[in-house]
Amino acid sequence: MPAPAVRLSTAEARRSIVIDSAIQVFSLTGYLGTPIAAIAEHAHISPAYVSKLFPNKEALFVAALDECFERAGAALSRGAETSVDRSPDGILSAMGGAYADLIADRSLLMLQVHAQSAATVPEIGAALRRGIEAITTMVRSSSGATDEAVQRFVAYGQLCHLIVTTGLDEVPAEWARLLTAGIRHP
Amino acid sequence: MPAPAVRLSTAEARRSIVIDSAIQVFSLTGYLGTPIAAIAEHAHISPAYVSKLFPNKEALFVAALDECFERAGAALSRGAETSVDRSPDGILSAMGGAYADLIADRSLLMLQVHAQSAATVPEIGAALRRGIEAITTMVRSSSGATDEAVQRFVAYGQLCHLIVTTGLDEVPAEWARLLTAGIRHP
DNA sequence: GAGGTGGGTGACTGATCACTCACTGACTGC
DNA sequence: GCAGTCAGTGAGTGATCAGTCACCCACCTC
Repeated sequence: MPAPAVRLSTAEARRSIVIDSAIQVFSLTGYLGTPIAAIAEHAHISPAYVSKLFPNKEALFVAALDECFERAGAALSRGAETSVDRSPDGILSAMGGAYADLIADRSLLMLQVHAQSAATVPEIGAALRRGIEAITTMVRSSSGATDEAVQRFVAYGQLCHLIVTTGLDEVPAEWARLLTAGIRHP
Repeated sequence: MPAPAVRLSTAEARRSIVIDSAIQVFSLTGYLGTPIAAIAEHAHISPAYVSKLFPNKEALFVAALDECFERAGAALSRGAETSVDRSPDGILSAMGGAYADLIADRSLLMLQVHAQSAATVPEIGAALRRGIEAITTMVRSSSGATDEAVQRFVAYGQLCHLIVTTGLDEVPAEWARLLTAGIRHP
């Protein structure tokens, strides 16, 4: 195989490329369902080098999950800042819109679902709690909404996860429309 | 190994025993994370016989998931029937209580989360949609509540899933209490 | 241009697991 | 009491996969 004489990058740059690939591939096939080789292929490097960049598969998944929450938090924060309506409900609504835009490609959201399923792996469960904590406290402080409103915001976010994982937005039946009504999704 | 001279059962009876075991074991370790052998051990039969009773692992998981929705539907239905307050909100509340009792052991709920993660397997996705359809239509017709109220009921149910999968009910921090406030869980 | 550093890989290994198959032994109808 | 049926199993098999190790070569420094 003739190596295409690609310039070598730094390990740090490779790491973030691999994390990007990990988000995309893990989100499609889940933690146990994706071989390291699939992520390596997506990142155009060898599986051996992925194993060199991350101590094990678990650490790679956690890194991807952390990055996923990082991006979600940034999007929500941006939504809150650019909201025209400065009332708590207005800000919450703007955050919801920003979140909807962010998860248009569904991978951030799917990764969270897969993380829930793999939460019995201690490190993954801990990363998940970290991420939810960051989102929750951020939503509360940025919006100034009541605890009940923040809880509702998160609850409808979870409903959104259900809709996307089951593809309910493409089911034309009445019961499906009942569940998807008013939920912003791509 | 001296066979303990156990009376043979019918394949039909074995099947439902295995489905019981499958619910319990799959709910702990997920679809890809549980070997058939673990379910067989729980059911006190050989892995080979599990493979004889079900065409493949996927079919076994789907059978467990169907049973899980069956039980959830029955519990909700019972809750609706025995509600003292006959207003839609009262019935919804009674259903919520019945559901909370049912999922005290968490396996039905966890299985649903694992199913969401494995929903890209066509048969599993289909079973999940079937189950959600049954629950949704049942909740709507039994309670007589508005579409918005039913949607809210499902959304907070999903929040409950998040709480249980991440063990948020045992996190003493303020952000965690914000999310768990008022949610009935065991 | 010699030598060192570090990005990157091929080839392997040991373990796990879904599924199969040939078989045993318990029950049943005659 | 014999023949057929069906519950149930042990011992495989082939495939997949996480992680390792010895190694190669691009680039930098002096």
